[in-house]
Amino acid sequence: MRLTDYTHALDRVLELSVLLNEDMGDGLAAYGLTPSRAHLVWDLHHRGPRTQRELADAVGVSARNITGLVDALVATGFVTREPHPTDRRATLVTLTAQGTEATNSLVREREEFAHLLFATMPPERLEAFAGGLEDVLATLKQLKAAAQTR
Amino acid sequence: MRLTDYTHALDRVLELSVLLNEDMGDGLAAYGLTPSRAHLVWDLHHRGPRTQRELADAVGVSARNITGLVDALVATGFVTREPHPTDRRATLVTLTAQGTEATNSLVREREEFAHLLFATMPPERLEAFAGGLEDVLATLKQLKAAAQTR
DNA sequence: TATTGTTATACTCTATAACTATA
DNA sequence: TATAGTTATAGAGTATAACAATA
Repeated sequence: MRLTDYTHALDRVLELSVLLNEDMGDGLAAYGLTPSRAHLVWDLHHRGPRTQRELADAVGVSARNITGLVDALVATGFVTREPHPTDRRATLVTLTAQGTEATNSLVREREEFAHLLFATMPPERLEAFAGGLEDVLATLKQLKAAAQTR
Repeated sequence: MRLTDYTHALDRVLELSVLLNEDMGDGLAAYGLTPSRAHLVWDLHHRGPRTQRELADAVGVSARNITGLVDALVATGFVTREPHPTDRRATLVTLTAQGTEATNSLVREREEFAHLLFATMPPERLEAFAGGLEDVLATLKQLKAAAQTR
């Protein structure tokens, strides 16, 4: 019966993943952000102004796509395109005040959400869950690395 | 420091979610399936031939979208459209042999993947992880239900 | 020559609205 | 009148390829 236990656990993780994604998506939509655009804004918030090339690499998406995402974020007031100080080919994508405020709110909301989600669990229970989570993540990354080599 | 613990746990869950989705997507792509199309095929596998209306409700997507997804699945040989025996407005979407084979392979792969992911964990560790997972899922569903009422 | 970002083109998933054929 | 599915239209995310300006 081990096999079905494992499969059941995986199904539960996937179910959680779906529910969380829905929740995140709804939260972002309330700010007028899509998941992809939020990903960009998030990167800018943590690392400061970046060229589109850098954003493409950070987000793992084509340069063409970054053009579109930045267009949309400029149109909705989250970022601006500034000239790069030394490289005239490049543009620096920079958060506006609105973009910074939105990100700060998102950070706060994420903390509140995490609190709602975990604060009712007994500490040892959370501890055990978090530990298992680290195990699973480590195993998964190992599997991915092995698959890459193959 | 509780707050950052909670946030850290949430971040880890989200990280796991992203990695698993990548993995699933890659696996499906190997069969020529996208996540949305696989969702349809999955439903057909578990519940048998269905009308497009039923599929739309099951998958939670517009009727228009089902037309497109079924078109694509017909074109790639996973399903066929059959006349409904009693309602001439409706069509019954039915898995082909290829569709059934693909689904059986996916079921097997999912089991193998779950085994790879969890079999290296000590049983008590997995037990604790699965227990915590149930807690989190229950809390999340409760939160969603409360948000719906509001 | 190589790189940055854009335009051109195309595919997938998603939605609403209008319309056809049937209940 | 209501329902099943299609066509029409639109927007978001994704990709590759060709091209301009600049390194």
